[in-house]
Amino acid sequence: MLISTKGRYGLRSLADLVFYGQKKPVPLRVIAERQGISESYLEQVFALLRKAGIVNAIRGSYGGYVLARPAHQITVGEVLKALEGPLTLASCASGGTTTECDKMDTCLTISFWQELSAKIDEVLSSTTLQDLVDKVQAARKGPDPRKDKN
Amino acid sequence: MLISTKGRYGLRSLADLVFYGQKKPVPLRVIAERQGISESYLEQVFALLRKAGIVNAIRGSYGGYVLARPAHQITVGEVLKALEGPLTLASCASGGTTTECDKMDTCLTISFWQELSAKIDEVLSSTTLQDLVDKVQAARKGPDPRKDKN
DNA sequence: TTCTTAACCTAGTAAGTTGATAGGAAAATA
DNA sequence: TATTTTCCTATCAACTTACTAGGTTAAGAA
Repeated sequence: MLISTKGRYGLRSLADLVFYGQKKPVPLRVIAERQGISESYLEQVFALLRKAGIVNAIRGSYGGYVLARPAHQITVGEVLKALEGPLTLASCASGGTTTECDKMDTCLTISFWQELSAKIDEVLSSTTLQDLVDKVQAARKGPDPRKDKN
Repeated sequence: MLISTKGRYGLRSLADLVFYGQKKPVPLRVIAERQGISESYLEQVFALLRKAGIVNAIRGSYGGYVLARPAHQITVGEVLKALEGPLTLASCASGGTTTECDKMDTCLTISFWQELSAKIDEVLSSTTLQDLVDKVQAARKGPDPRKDKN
């Protein structure tokens, strides 16, 4: 499993926030229950999301979490980076950039890792939380009558 | 780091085998030294590669390892799968296929993980060991005089 | 003011993974 | 027989993961 529960829970919880949430703050208890995730573990996940400026927290009763920006301005890449750290494949190929390594000229795999990193980055930075929810809502309106090729 | 040293060392060692190797078996000691990797650790890596049918081993003096098939028939995906196990992102989205989960219908992230898995698979299964080496050898012949846009 | 809600913070922890090292057995060649 | 090299197993320290526990702080409600 390349992505840990931190990243998966976090992404699912944010999508949940977009899908079920209104403008009102949603307490973690609700999200945790709905998604079947330990509440206190989720607290730690949301602490990271808050520090990354992805959600805002409102304390006290009727408090909870809200997105810090509209859902279509928050990319999946941003979320995963906040929760999983930089998603590098090899130390010399981190998200499109090249870090120096003492074997650059003899390394036979650098360009492969770079190419793959770039492809992954492309998907991560072009998908927003809104996209995730839109896809589910489209599917909910009844399956497309055309041949299911996805 | 999404890929552990097992996968990275293994891929580099196989590329080394293609790049420097002739038809003659190459002992691990040579690869380990050339790539700066612990030899006994590399033994464990090659044990996995052998079990996966990627390399053949020849014991005794003048022994070593050779590729079990031509380099252009061995994909990077095959190698990484042998060393890292299945490269699933989430349990429900493993390499293009969909595993059942008890929240399929309410899960907001499945299709994203599937899309990403598919993109990764595309790169992994279309890149061979020969491709890795070709790219380095092309670069060795002097950089392309055209604008460097890669 | 007091109660309740919910974020916030820190520490601990069992289980698993990682990246090795060590020591030897078996096979093939010289 | 001696050497080379694969093969196999066990061990290990350090780290990560996925939690749980227990308490503090802030904000609204009674």
